[in-house]
Amino acid sequence: MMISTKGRYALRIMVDLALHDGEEPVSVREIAQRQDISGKYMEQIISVLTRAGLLRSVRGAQGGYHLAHSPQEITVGMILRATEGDLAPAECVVQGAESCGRSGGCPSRTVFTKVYNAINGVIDSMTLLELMPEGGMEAMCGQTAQP
Amino acid sequence: MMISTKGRYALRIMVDLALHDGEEPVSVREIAQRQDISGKYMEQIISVLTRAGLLRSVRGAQGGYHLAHSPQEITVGMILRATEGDLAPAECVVQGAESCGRSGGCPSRTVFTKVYNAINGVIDSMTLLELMPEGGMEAMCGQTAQP
DNA sequence: AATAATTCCTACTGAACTTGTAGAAAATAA
DNA sequence: TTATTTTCTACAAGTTCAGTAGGAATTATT
Repeated sequence: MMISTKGRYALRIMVDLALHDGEEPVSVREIAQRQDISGKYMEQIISVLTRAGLLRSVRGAQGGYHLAHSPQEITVGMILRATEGDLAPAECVVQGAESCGRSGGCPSRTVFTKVYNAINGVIDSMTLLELMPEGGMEAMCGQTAQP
Repeated sequence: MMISTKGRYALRIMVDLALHDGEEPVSVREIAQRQDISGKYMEQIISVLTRAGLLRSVRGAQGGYHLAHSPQEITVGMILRATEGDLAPAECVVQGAESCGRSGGCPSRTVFTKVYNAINGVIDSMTLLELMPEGGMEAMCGQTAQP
């Protein structure tokens, strides 16, 4: 019941890029150094974010990535859903009744649906803009993988 | 980001036992048959619930389990926390600031804390009583493991 | 006293997921 | 042409999940 490093890294990557919004495209190497994340691993996460339409890439030398939309248009929900998949506590919530034996009376389903709605309410109402620290990157948390 | 079968089974087990509250102790075999869950696996889950003080056991022949408290005293949070551990989306939320580099300014932490509080708000406000179907066990959902 | 039913405890296992490494092809600025 | 950069794919060690398995301890029943 945890958000994996994939999703946590994705948030940090997006915040990093938000802080360099409007500038030259930022390379994987730069972000990896600033955030102290394995560059090769980051590459894969960034590629997911790009395919999800949250980032735009510039190929070739001096290339890199930048946000596809402004920070206030990108929600935490978009980022986490792209990397983690739907944040549903159980299959039956997102798949609907047919994955369940009896839809109406399932007691667990009501719990899971409530949890699901609560989570989505939070992550869909927060944008990247709200996550950006005023003081720049120095104020950002470590958030490296647990040993 | 899913609640595992352990937690989902635990909910079903507790509801099953709630529906037989006040009767003779119910054996693992009975519950396993009714819920179509591997008896041996259920044994382990029940043992966790017992050690957590949610169930009381009666050993020996004709023994079994019954609720340690009335259904309205047992919350969904107690059950899920016993089986799944704390439902925190990231370490830093439950461990506090020291697991994080810079506590105050961490942008992800504010997200995770909000998600954490939202989840706990739901599961701590629902009791086992609310999960009990009126129509008895027939109305219960399958909720078996996904293939 | 013997037996059957039951909880209790511990170890093992295959499959999937997580968290990366690694290498090479394609694109592009200098 | 070369160095830089994205893009794609495969592999791998470690951990977690979802059970299986077997036997010891306890107790009601006969």
